[in-house]
Amino acid sequence: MFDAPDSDADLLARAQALTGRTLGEIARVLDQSVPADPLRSKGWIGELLETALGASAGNLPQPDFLALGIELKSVPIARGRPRESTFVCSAALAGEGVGWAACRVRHKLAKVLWVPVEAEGSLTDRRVGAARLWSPSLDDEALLAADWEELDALLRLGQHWEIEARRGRVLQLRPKGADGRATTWALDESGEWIRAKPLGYYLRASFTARILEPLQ
DNA sequence: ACATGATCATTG
DNA sequence: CAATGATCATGT
Repeated sequence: MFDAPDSDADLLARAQALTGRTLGEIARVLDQSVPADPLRSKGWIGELLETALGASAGNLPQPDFLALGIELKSVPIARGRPRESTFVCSAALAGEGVGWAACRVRHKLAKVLWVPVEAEGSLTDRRVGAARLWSPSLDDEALLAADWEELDALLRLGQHWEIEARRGRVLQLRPKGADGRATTWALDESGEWIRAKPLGYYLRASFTARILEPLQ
């Protein structure tokens, strides 16, 4: 649709141009129609923003802005706070065992453009807020690393069934499947390969609220 | 099945 | 009403 942004500043300028616009306005410029059924259009806002900002990755396992190493995340905002957690990536149910420094969560979160979007009202009338380019602070990184190491250790021990969303202060594991029948490979406690429900890493809404707070 | 994009629906 | 567990769409 559009060329990829050629610098952080270029990307930020494009994002700023969207600030205050409604999704209906953006869709019209892109010659797209706004979905009639929000229930069946869960990823539409993120995809619209990708197109509007010149993201390139599509659904390939790459950063949205490959040349800049930047990931795009839209955040639904209600009453001034993120209403939902943020999906990061799927979890290997046998664990990665590579350490925080080399894990997929850290790579995903190295540099993120957060774009707040109103979470209430009709899709057409929701407004885009001021975007923010973020990388984890040392404190953020320490919290994320501690949670990830704990969760990955449990996965490697074959204790994935004990993992509930309550674990993790800022990073959690939750179901991530097409439906209740989806399965993936996992280890059990005796180290045997079994099928289990897929899980994904998510950032808690309380964490994204804190990292977006400097927006105020 | 798993990557991309997330929000929905039920529970406590 | 927030948090947890479940689900929806699309492309490879």
